Amino acid sequence: MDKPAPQALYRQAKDFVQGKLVSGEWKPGDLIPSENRLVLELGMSRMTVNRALRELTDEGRLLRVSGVGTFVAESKPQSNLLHITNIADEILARGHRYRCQVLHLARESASMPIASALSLTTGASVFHLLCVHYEDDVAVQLEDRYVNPQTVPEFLQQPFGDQLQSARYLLQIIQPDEMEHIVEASHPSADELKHLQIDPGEPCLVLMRRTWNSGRVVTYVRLVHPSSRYRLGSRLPVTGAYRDS
Amino acid sequence: MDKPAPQALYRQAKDFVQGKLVSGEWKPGDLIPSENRLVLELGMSRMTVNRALRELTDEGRLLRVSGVGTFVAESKPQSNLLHITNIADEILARGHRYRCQVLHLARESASMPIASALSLTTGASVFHLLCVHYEDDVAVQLEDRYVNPQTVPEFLQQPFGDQLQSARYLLQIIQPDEMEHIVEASHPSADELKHLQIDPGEPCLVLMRRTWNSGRVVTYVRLVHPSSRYRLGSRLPVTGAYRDS
DNA sequence: CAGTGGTCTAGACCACGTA
DNA sequence: ACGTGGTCTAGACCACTGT
Repeated sequence: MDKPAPQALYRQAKDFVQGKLVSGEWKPGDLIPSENRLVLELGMSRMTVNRALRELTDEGRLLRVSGVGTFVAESKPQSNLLHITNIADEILARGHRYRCQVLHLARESASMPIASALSLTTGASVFHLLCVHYEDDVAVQLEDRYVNPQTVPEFLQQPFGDQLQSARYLLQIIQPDEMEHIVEASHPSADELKHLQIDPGEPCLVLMRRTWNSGRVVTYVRLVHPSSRYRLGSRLPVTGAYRDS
Repeated sequence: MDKPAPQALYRQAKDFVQGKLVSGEWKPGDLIPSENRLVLELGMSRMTVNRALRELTDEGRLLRVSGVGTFVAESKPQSNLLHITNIADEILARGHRYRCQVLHLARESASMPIASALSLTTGASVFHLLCVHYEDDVAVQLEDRYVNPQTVPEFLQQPFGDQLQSARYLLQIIQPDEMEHIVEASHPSADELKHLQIDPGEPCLVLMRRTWNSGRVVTYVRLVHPSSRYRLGSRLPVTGAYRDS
């Protein structure tokens, strides 16, 4: 029958539903078509549609009631609080001088951990950007970014520097529909020490971020900050009640 | 063709694998049996086994490499940044043993920084809790919490310990309507070193959180985690488009 | 009762990595 | 060539809900 899809079928089903959600055609509380209806509309088997709807439910976008139907979940709790900040804007907003030094920008072969982070095969071609962000000539962030060439093929040609930041460029090209943040404290490597011009022994705050679009990883970035020069914070209203424990 | 299972089959498959993981029979890095082997061992169809393994992979417990096999993931504990998590639940969910040691629980006079954090006057009466949370007898979090007596007057009378965590108690009493998170990397103080039983020089990830209810600060807590034993993370759908910049 | 989601099966084709 | 995971199908049975 049907086999070769550029994207998995269940992915296409997810994208179809997500499209209805983001376009507002299906609003929170709405009853959406049943599995069998979607099977007819999309021409897939029920198991495939079921997987798509189940995953969207696990992600909190849908609410399913057995024997009744599938509904659009109510407004997501705290979503864009950890928004993707552009460090240049932060620095300029503080009234300081911003500067960016690009150390490396090239196409590379993905090592195992990088391939894993981007959900690509080891050795696949990836774009790699390494740069340092300065606030009044003090290094505050080392950016070590990998980009999936399938999603942003023009990345290498961009004139990154003081005027164009990679985060801003990527946001203009690709709207992420999912993101992941991981924060940890660590001792910087020798190279990181040198690039950030800090003393050995100073701990660093490391923020790792991945963003997705249509199920594909767009970019994986590791942001290293000297702890004496940077903190990460958010303050936000709590919309809904806390569920579960 | 009949399967009157008290639990879903894919659930049983997940439990089977998780049992091997928590018992230590399958250790991080190990190659576990292939789908087809598990099909034979458990007497289920491949789709069912596949779902179990896929969900465990999504949960970060397994690592699958197409064409190679399924491996036990290296476990790096990771908690959600955006929710007020109860560390006891996190630890139990990982299938580990939880223990809590209360070091200090008393009414105190607020020092300047504490009064400032709670929006009280210096010298005002506050509740102070200091405790250490253990995962399998390894200290993973030092909790240094101050509570506003005006919002939670019964705090001191609670039997905090292995069975009752301060975070759970507070959530039951007061629904926060706003919260603030600040994350930084730092070197632990001498006391913190001792309580967490870590080597000098190991950086710590410090999460400071304040919660509000009706405009009043409910609690201010400083959570210190050895970087080798804890990370913070979140993964979530992105609802709207990114504006800003 | 008919419709819903929840689950399960026995096969199948594919791309990939290893030998 | 072979085994691996990744996906897909066309059916099926179930518990549940509403009419």
